[in-house]
Amino acid sequence: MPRAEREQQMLDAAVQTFGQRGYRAASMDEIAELAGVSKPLVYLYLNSKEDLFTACIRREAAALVAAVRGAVEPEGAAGPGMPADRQLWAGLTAFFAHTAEHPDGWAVLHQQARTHGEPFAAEVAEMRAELAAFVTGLIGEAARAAHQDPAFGDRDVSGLAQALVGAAESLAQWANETPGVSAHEAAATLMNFAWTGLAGLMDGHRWSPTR
Amino acid sequence: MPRAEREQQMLDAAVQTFGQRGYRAASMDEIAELAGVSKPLVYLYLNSKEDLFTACIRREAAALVAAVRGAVEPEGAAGPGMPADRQLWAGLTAFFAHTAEHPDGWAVLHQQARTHGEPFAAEVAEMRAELAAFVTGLIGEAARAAHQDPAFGDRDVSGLAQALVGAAESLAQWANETPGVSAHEAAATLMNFAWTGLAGLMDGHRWSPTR
Amino acid sequence: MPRAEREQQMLDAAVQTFGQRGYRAASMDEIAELAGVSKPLVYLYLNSKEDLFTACIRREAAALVAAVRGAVEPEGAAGPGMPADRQLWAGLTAFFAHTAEHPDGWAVLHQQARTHGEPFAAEVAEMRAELAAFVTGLIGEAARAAHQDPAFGDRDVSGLAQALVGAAESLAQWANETPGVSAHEAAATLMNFAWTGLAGLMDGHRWSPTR
Amino acid sequence: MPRAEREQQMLDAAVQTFGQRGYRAASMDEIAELAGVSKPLVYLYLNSKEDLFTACIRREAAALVAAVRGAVEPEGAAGPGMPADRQLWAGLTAFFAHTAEHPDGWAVLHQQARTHGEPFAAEVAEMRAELAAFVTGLIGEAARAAHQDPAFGDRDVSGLAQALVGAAESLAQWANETPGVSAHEAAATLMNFAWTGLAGLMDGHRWSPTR
DNA sequence: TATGAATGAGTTTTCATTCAT
DNA sequence: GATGAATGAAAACTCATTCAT
Repeated sequence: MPRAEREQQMLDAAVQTFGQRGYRAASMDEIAELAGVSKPLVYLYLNSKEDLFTACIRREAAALVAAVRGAVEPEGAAGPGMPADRQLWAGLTAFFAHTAEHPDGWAVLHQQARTHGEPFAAEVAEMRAELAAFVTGLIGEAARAAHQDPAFGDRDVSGLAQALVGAAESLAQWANETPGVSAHEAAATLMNFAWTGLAGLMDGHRWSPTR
Repeated sequence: MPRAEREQQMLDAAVQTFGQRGYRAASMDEIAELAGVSKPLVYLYLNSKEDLFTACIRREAAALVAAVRGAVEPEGAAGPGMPADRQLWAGLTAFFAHTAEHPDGWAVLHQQARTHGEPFAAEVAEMRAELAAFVTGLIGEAARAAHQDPAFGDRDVSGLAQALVGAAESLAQWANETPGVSAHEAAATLMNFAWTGLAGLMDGHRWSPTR
Repeated sequence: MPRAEREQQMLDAAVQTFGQRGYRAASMDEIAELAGVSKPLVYLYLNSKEDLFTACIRREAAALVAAVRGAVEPEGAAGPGMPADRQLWAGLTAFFAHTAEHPDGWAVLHQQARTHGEPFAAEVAEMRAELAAFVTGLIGEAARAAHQDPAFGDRDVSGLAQALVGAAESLAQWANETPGVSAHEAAATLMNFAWTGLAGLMDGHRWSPTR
Repeated sequence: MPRAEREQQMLDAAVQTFGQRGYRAASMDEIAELAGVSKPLVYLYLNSKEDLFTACIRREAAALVAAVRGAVEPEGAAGPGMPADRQLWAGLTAFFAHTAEHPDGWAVLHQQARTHGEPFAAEVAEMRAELAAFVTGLIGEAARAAHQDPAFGDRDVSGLAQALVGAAESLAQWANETPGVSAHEAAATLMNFAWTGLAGLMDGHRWSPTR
């Protein structure tokens, strides 16, 4: 069996094990057995537990980002030409669909990687930044399209993106746990929650504690 | 030294260690040393690592909920009389202030407890449900105050609450990590993001993919 | 509460715990709790786990020996005047009755003390020797009463006594475990098994492999 | 070194350690060192202290039973044709010889296994039952060969077998501890003690307390 | 007389990792 | 390319024992 294929088998097993047990509780023994190979082979191909986990994070992050990107920019099509809200909608739908289809991968990214300190948190922070940048771009684009509000700075946008990504993550978890909640529904909930608010913001509606 | 005091010392040390290292990576040896006692004493007072972690979760959850509640319902005052948005604002400000002041406790609740399976996830889910119910109540109250939209069901509200809590959690993390972001600012960002959107929703503004 | 009484309480608790859990598995914590006193008091009165166990062995051994002796030599009565078989019968009945009434004490003597090496094995060996000597005496008396067989030496008698005591111990265990077997029945079984054989031996019936 | 051989080394070391120290007092560290391997290897091959002890019991029990059986039923030979007393004699001789040659194994079976509760006691009870059944068979056979006494029921036979096995165990201990006592002598002592008595019983000689 | 508070030393068990083949 | 054999290091947990009061 070619090396590349064996490696994918191992990563599959690792993602499943890490996702379900957690980084520390997952043992290399279990992963090797699930992958159907001997432990030394895992080390030969992937060096160490840390490297293996990192490889899992990278693969899953890339897959998730690709799924979102692919939905927003359909190859050769009018993707970029779509209005910002439709692009956001497409991205969110893809996001929720992907996380629902790959729960172990999502658990690795969302729960395990962020929980186990530095080598890993950075890895997933990068992906998160990528998604946040994408959202930021859309919001910025929309803001530009509307009559730009000069009091609306970069940090505001950044905070809003954080909020949106956090809301999306929370809803992904909720959708995975609550039976009968589809990716479609989750995306719609979030669009309703976020887009009308954002649109209002851009129209100058601002909430302030003093009034 | 009396038992109750020693126990608090141990919990302090445990929260710090669990928050920084994670549940599995934290060793009882380290916790005991940080608390300035011997390991057997930790076991004598708190039984097991699992029980110790549970005790941490409970204490931190109770403290966080108390902080939020205390801000929303100032003793003897006009608390309940305040409009919903002011109540939400007060609660969020307290939430962000508390998480900023107790980063390890927040890490225990937000990252560690949810990552390590059943005895613990349930514990924190209870707290989350409590906060979500509080938010749901406010949204519902506001919706009732506005002209009720009959197409706006329980599940919608539940989804919105999930989104809001997730956004808050994400912003708490962001505020903790980004220097110079105050609790005030995080709360304002979230109010802007959420409240204008919610208000719009209740006025019948709905986003839909088909248009 | 006077010291002597407290000590008996502790020994009661210790015998029960040692008998049921074994010497190593029994913890001083458990014994102290069962006795209703604090651990330091146990140490104050009985010094150490080893001393406590030794005290248990001594007390139980003395009680067992006293029960047997008391049955064989009824105070002031015709005890010594009884024929050897009646004396043996009386002793065995008392032995089985006592072990049935004090299963934990018997477990301490028969199972635990012999299993845990030198300080203790010697203690119980002494008691066993005392009982064996008693039996040996009876057999010897009977042999003398019969026409002495000069080929019947001390070692033979000693071996027979060992066999008899072993048989008694085994039957005690059997009687304790098998419902419905009374001390009476166990004693009768052993008398049948042993006495007819011994009587035959003394009449010169000898078994030999060559014929 | 192949696994099977290493396992035997470990069992050898374990039997010796358990036999001399007792189950609880024996530490896995000591066993591993005596076996000349590292502790993890002991766990890899034998799972746990409990499993290791069980494996010891099984191996020693099987060896003892095989030794006795092998002596009573010499392959292809007139074994079954021998009279009951000769068969018993052969079995006892083999029993005493085996226990004398494997004192640690015998200690494991006779002292340790019975003292440490349920997973183990059952294991050794099975072996004991096997030996008792063997003895019971011989006695029954002999009884049938003689003029059957109808008042001689199953429970009587069972009690006699218990007594005989107990006597044998006690003599084995005695022979192991007393210098100069051979297996031959121990077997002869027991045959004298038991067989003449049993023979007498079958001839209707019965001992009764009332006369 | 009696105890709440405290610990040093040791237990079983697990795991990431590496040779020799 | 692949594995059976093996281990150093560390984890959670327990226990007999002692002070200070």
